[in-house]
Amino acid sequence: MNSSWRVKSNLHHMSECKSCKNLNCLIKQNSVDPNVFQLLETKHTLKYKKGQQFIIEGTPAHGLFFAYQGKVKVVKTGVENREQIVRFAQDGDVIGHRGGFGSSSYYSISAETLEDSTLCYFSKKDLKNILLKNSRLCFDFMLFYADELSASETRVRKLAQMSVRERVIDAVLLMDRKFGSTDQLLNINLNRKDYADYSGTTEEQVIRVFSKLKKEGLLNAKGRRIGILNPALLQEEISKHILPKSQ
Amino acid sequence: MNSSWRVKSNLHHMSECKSCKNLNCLIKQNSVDPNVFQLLETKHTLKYKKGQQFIIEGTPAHGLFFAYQGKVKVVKTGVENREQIVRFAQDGDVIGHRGGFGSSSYYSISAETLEDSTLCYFSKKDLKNILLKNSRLCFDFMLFYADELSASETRVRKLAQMSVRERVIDAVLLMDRKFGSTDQLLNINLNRKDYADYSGTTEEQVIRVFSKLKKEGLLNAKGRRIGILNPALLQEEISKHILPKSQ
DNA sequence: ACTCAAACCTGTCTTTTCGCAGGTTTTAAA
DNA sequence: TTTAAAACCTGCGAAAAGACAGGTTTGAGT
Repeated sequence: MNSSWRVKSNLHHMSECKSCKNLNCLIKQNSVDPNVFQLLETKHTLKYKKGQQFIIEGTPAHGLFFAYQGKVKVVKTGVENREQIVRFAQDGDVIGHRGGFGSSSYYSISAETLEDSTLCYFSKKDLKNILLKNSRLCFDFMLFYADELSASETRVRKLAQMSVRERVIDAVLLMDRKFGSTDQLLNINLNRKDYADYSGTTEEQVIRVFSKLKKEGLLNAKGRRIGILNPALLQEEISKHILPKSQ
Repeated sequence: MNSSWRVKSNLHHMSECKSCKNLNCLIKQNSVDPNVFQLLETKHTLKYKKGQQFIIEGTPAHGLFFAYQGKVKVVKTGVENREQIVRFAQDGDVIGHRGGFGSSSYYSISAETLEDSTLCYFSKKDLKNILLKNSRLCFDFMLFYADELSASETRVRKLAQMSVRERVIDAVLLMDRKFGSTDQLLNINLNRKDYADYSGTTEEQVIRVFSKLKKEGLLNAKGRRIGILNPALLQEEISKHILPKSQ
């Protein structure tokens, strides 16, 4: 069963949801409902080490993951050794897409941990059951996917219309929004290839943009430690692509 | 109320759903349910002429549209006079995204008819009501958005990794799949700018790719009438980007 | 059938992005 | 602390994509 250790959920794990700090988690938000509480018995908890791939694109989908604690990249496999990072997930986020449901579905993405992470897991059968019994939870899932869709379409536009430099800046600013910074250093450890795979360019281009930004005093990049020195100026540079009300 | 004529639904329109041929329509599929049947009373039917913009990005979302009959492009406004076509809709398709729900939401896209079209419309309030009462319909909506998300993420990858020529070929093949062809001519009337706005490039590039494909005997393009002469060869050319099980 | 604006097309030049090659630095494990 | 692999960096030439200018064709409305 991979090289992770898997723990069958029990009453202890049910109470984990009660004490869970991920208020943005869809399950957590609805866990007061007795029907949903019933679902929690079917939850599994899994731990993965940094760099482990726990969803593989194209394989039969058996269930849905939630990040309990950790950081994850979600990627679509591309041509040659290229891949496209479609988004990042952390505490509370859903991972696995449609993978959870449908009849004969396959995972449309791969997912890999960026650091040691703990994930919650529900089988598609259990989750479908509870969603059909609880329309509020189902509605929340629908809203979640609708919002993700909107975000993804914004990304389509940005990839099509922004220059390489702009896309890299956009990526760095996203990391700050999503994972935050401490002492002007991003709380996430990505290599240049990861930034490239997210921005839709090559490692070399990312390096070039980082170097230039460093010279301009906008970025602080010592090896893998990236720090944003002037978020306002960076934001300003890509502002023409950021429309109000649409991210 | 725009420059369209709007018709308050009545029993006649309710029966329209019964006789509607759009079997892929989410409402149609669930219209046997008495709760959903109740919703149909709140439906409006709207007719728009070719080229009319009926959803404007950034304005307050009041409801959700379904294409009853016609063709629509869904776009995200970009910088300068550029826009990004994120997808096309036709009979049975949902238009308006999350626009239908949520509390203080705004349309994240614009939508414009590509030919004279008839649309069905539901207010967000009515739709939310019925979705919370009918978990099966809600579940179907969720699946729909999950699938759209998966498709959108595939598009992210393609825009990031394909060349201009490949993206244009991909667009032409999509038109064939989505709208079909008769006598080797696509059943959709797009100008070169539209192809560019979908493929993430410029009008000139599209024209150049079309010219080249014409010389190679792969495409038939007389003005706006586009015909695919050798779908197999075109498909073959982009096949390395098309992974099994993930579109 | 006529007219004119919109759409289409092509050549040329500029800019951007990429790929490769070969180096240096960082990092993590022994 | 040593060491080796991974990651990072830079220069250079090639290729791809884009911008602009000006000409031709198409097609919708009269």
